[in-house]
Amino acid sequence: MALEHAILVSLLEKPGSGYELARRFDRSIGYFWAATHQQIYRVLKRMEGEGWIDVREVAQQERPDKKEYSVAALGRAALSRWLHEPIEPESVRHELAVKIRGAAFDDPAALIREVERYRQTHADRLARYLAGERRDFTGPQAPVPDAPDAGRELQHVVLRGGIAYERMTVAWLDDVLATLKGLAPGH
Amino acid sequence: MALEHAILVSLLEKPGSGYELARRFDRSIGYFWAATHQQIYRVLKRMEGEGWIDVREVAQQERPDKKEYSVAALGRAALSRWLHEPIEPESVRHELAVKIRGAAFDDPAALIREVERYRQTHADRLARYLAGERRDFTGPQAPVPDAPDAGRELQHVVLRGGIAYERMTVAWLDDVLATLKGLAPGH
DNA sequence: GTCACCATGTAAAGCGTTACATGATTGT
DNA sequence: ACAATCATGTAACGCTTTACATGGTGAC
Repeated sequence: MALEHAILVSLLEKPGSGYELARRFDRSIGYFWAATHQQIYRVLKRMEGEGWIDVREVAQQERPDKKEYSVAALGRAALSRWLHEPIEPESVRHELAVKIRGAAFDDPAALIREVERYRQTHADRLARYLAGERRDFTGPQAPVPDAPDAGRELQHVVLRGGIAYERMTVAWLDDVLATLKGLAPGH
Repeated sequence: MALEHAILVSLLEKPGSGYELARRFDRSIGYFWAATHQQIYRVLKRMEGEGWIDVREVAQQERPDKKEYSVAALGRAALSRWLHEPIEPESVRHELAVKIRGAAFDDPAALIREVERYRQTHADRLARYLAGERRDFTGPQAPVPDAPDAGRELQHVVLRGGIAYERMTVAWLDDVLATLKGLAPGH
């Protein structure tokens, strides 16, 4: 249960509305923690009730008003507490792995197209991550080497993790395709 | 929603009781699809009601009786239907990535011990996978090259995926550790 | 005697997904 | 007209997690 903590991190990086958070969860933060706007609005309300975040009504021109949330002292404390808790091994859900083992009892060749499609989405994601890395993490580093920007370094190492994950996945899917094609010669 | 399909695959590989399934979900199948015994018992009941699986009461000596489940024709059909459905991109939950970005607003050095512990669990898992590969997938292959054992090949490619994942994770965690240590010189 | 293993469940609370709902503005 | 974007929600249902519950056997 850490959606609230992901929201705290995102609001510390930049305050914003529920809608803006929902869009961030379709992009940067969402690459390693998924959430829909319905979840976000529900959790924001609870966090506000618990005093973790402050709200400010912002009137906008030619757009609906929005509620801008920012992290309160209680929220910072909650985040700090959570950061010091031990990391539990996360539970895994690799649907494709289940399907591959299931294919032994069906037609393995029927999976080939699906795996190719799946491989494409991971290759696309890898390309997107690499473009983001070039955009945000090349060029001038922090000017003084003794005082690096911790946030930037940490965001970069998380992105490198995403890149390593996608590279590994694409390579494994090539292995899967070769295996499936080896079982069904003539395709 | 695919716990029922993971159970079907596991029961096709070998029929067994709810308890035995729960143990398999702590081992082989559980490496890519986690489930607790409470979930399993509930789903088994529903699957039995839908006619996907058959039950057989087995009396045992010096042990409680058990209910042995096996896949019925309706279950095989349901699995086949599911295998032909498109694979949806899975939603991700990388708690550690959230913590790393959160560490920018706290003490990054405090994460080092946790990441080291986390790295150890992944290194252990990698060692276990490699031992399993040596045990189950070396030595004589199927005697006739034209008739390979599809199930064995498919189980092996899934295991290779687990190995690739753990290797990648351990390497990334080394990167994370180097980054954290670089931010806090003198630790 | 206590712990681990075998074997099966119930109950409550919280979390996640899907569908529905509203209403303004901007672009084609 | 229609779709997309901005902005915020409610409702229903199902899944997951955690705790509780029972009862026998075998090993140390």
